[in-house]
Amino acid sequence: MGTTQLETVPEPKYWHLKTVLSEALDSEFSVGEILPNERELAARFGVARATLRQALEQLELEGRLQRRRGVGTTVAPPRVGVDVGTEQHAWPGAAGDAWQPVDCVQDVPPASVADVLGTGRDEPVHTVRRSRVSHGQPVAAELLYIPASSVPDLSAIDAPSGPARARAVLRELQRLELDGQERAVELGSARADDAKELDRLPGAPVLVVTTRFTAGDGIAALSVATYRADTCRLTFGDSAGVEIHHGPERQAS
Amino acid sequence: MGTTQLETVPEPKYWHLKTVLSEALDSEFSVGEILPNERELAARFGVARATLRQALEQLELEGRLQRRRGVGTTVAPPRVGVDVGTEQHAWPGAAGDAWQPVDCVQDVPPASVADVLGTGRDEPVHTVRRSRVSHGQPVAAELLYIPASSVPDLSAIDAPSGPARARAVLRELQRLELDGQERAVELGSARADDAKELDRLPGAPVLVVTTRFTAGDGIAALSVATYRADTCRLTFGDSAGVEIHHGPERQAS
DNA sequence: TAGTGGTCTAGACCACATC
DNA sequence: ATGTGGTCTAGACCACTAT
Repeated sequence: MGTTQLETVPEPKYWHLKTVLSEALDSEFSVGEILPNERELAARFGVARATLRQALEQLELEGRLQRRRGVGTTVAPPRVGVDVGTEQHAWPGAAGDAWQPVDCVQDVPPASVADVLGTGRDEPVHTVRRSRVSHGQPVAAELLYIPASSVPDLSAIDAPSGPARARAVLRELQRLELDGQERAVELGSARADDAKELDRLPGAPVLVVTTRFTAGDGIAALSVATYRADTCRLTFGDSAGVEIHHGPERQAS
Repeated sequence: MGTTQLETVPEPKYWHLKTVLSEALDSEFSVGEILPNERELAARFGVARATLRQALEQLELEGRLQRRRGVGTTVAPPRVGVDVGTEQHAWPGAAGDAWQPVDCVQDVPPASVADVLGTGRDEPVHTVRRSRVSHGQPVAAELLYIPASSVPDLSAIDAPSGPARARAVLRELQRLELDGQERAVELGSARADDAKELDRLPGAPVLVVTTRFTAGDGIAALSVATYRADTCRLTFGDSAGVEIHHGPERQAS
């Protein structure tokens, strides 16, 4: 017959569910409001719980929902813009940066890090842990790898670890002349330690921002920062306040 | 009793599985190699298929695996660095940019886009579709929204749509003086049309790069580009060639 | 047509937060 | 103790690719 092939595309249930839920979030729910629990939602839509969860997972990935074990599923606020500026010509730890030193140890880094730094795979480097908070919520966890050669004069510091040592190492780093920095962003999943710091479960999606700080002949420091992908929008430049969002958004009363 | 709380943390099976598989990928598989199918892998590890899939999903998210329906699961090559440069002081469509015009129509944009552009929610704008290819693979799909006021002199173009019109609109855009651009990166899931262009299933994780091009008093154009999150590492500056990776990597024979 | 990954079901139990 | 989301199972069927 001459009929044109009609839409033989059976849209997956979870995909359709996601659309329906998304529209409901725009029109019937406010930020912070708690949704019915998964068992009830599944029953209400006439699907298995696993199918419902597939839709919720996507909505959480898109930053529309927030799920917490033992608590429930809530409507997430719009993603917060986090500046990861393009050309702050400053070392990590410079006055006014957004990070807070947590700890510092001397340790052998992962092989991939050692390769980038150009240090030996068995050579320990200063490893500084920092965390970044925005609007009262932890948004990122960072590991900063600094070869011993970048901060040669650490004789005055006796603390073997802790935030005090972290601050001392960062202070020493400022003495070097910074040539430039190169950034890359990719998707990853949170390691157990980062997940804990970000108040998420291990494996949660994160945006991994890798920054190589160059000075003189090589890499003087390497930062690997993991941002919560569900709550963060990384901004470059001064567009931190802008909102690219989906629809109406009200505030819970 | 005085015993210290011993590790009562039962690691989820899929998490452990992921670790085991990840190590196997490093040591026993080459890039491009096909893994045993899911049913066999599940049987081999003594878990349900759904559990195995949870591990595979994470590994795919991290860019370690590539799964294609009807074909199988293969070991993915390292992510390709894609430059989304910080300060190309040029309009989209300028000579030598990485994008290829696909189509152009005049259409009413999503409300969120209209709000950013400052156009009315019912006002149609030029909507240019472009695609970006790297190493023979499609890596990104873009929608470029250009208010009619940004390209006033389109009288010479009679084609109502198609790549020819796209090129014409972009050419007109070059006449404006570009003041600056502001970028943001966030996680999203591919819409059906983008998914098709990226050769993925709808809902696949993507990195959404939003760029506002400013000229004079306001936003002269808005680009929303979706990059495959599994295969791409977005680079800023000249670090496109660098590899931050996990372990040994061999080539399939 | 055979084999792959993708979707879906109807259960069960577990870890966690809260009361 | 209760209720939430997180994990896991053992099936079934579907959509797609290749032969």
